[in-house]
Amino acid sequence: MDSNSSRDKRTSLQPMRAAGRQRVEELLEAASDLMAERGYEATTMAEIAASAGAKVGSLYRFFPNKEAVADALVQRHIAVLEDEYAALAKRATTLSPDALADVLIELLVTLHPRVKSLSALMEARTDRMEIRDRARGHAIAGIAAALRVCAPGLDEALAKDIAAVVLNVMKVLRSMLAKDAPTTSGAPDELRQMHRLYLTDRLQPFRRTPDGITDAEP
Amino acid sequence: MDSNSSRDKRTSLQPMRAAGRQRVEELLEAASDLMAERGYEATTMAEIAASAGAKVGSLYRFFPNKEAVADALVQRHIAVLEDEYAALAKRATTLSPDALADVLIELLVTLHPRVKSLSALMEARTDRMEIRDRARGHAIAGIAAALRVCAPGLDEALAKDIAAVVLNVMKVLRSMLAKDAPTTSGAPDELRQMHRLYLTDRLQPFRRTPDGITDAEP
DNA sequence: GACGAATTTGAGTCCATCCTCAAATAATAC
DNA sequence: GTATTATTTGAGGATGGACTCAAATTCGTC
Repeated sequence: MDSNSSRDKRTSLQPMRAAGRQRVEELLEAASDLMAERGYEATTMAEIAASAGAKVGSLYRFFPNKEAVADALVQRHIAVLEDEYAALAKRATTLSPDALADVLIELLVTLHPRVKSLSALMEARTDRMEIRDRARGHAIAGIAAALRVCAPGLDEALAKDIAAVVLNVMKVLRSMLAKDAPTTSGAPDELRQMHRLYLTDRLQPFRRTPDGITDAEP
Repeated sequence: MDSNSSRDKRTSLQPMRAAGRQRVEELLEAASDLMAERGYEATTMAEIAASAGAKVGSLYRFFPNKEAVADALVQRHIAVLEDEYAALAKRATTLSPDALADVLIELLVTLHPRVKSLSALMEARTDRMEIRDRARGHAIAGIAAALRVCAPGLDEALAKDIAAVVLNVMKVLRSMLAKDAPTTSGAPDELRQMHRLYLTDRLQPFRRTPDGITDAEP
C-alpha cells in the first residue's frame, strides 16, 4: 500500500547525517530515562528535548508526535529482547529446568538497563496499542521457545500459557526491585521460590536427559 | 494539628442532605466505572460529572480536586477489603492450605465489582502516594493474618513476604481476566496452579490438624 | 408561603502541554 | 566560495482539561 516505509502521520524525517543520528540516540536515551522515572504521560516533550540538550523543534524533526517516540522505544526494546531470547534458546539445551527458571526470572532484572522504560511504556494507554501487543507476543514466543528447548515434547499451546505466567512473574519481580519499591525485603526471594517450584513442576515430566528424553508420567 | 478532620485543600463540603449523599454516591460510582475503564489520568472531571447526570460544579462542591475523588475511592475500597479479610480470617480456621490458596487467589476476582477501579487507582501516579501505600499495607496485613490463622506458627515477617507475593499473583490474575485481556486462554489456570503449588509448599509445615499443630520439619 | 440553607448550574478563567513553522545556522558538495 | 541540504531554534498557536464562582434553584422548616 505505502510506497515508502514512513508513517503517514505528518512529517518526520530520518536523520541524514551523523549529527542527526547522534541526536536521535540522545533523544531516545533521554526519553527512556524520563519515562522510566515518571511514566509516559507525566513526561513532556519539552523535558525530553531539554534532557537531551536540545529544543522541542529538534525532537519534532525526527518524531512526528509523542506516541512515535514511545513506539520507537518499544521497537528498540523488542529488538533487545529478541536477541536475548535467541541467545537463551541456545543456552537452554544445557540447562536443567531449575537453572532455566532462575535464568528466566532474572532476565528482566539483568536486562533492565537496556530496556529501562519498557514497563512504563507497556502500561501507557495510547491510541494504537498494536506495537505493545506485538512486544508482548514476541516476549511470550521467546520464553515459550526457550521452555521447549529445555523440555522438548512440551505442548506448544501449553508452553505459551506457561510463558505468559513466567512473563508476569518477571514483571512483578522487576517492580519489587524498583528503587521506590513498597514491598518487604523478603518478598523478592519468595517470588523466586514460587517461580522455581512452578517451572520445576511443569517441566520435570519432559526433562531432557543425557541420552534422550524421559517420557511424561501424569 | 488540624482542628477539624477536613483536608486543607480549599473548600469541599460534606453533604448535609439525603440528596447530597445520594449525589456523592452517584459521583463516586461514575468515577469508579470510568477510571476502571480508562485509567485515572484519562478520566476527566467533566466526564465523571456527566456520567453521574450532574455538572462539574456539583462534583467540585463535594470534592476539592480530582485527587480527592481518587482518594475517596481508595478509602472505600480499603473498607471493603478490610471486611473481606476479616471474614476470611474467620473462615480460615476450617480451611486447608490448598483451599485457602484457591479462596485467596479468587478474592480479587470475585470482589471485582465492588472494587472496580482499585487497580487503576493503585497504578496512578499522583502527588500524595500515602493513601495508596496504606491500601497496600492493609491488603498485605489482611492476607498475612489469614495465612497465620491457617498456619499458626508461621513467622510474622515471613507471612508478610508471602502475602506480598499472593497479592501480586491476585493482581496478575485480575489483569489476565480483564475484558481486553491480551493473554492466552490457559494462562489464568496456569497462574492458579503456580499459586497453589507455592502456598501448599509454604504452609504445609505449619498445617493445622484436627488435634493440634504439626511441627515444622525443614 | 416565607425564610434560610443546601445544592445545582455552566459559562468562564487559567494554565500546562502538544505541536507548528519560518527564519537562522551548520555541514556538505562542487 | 557558493549552492544545497540538513539541522536547530524558540516564539507562538491550538487544545484540552482542572478548577472557580455568582446567580439560580430546590429543599426543609416554621
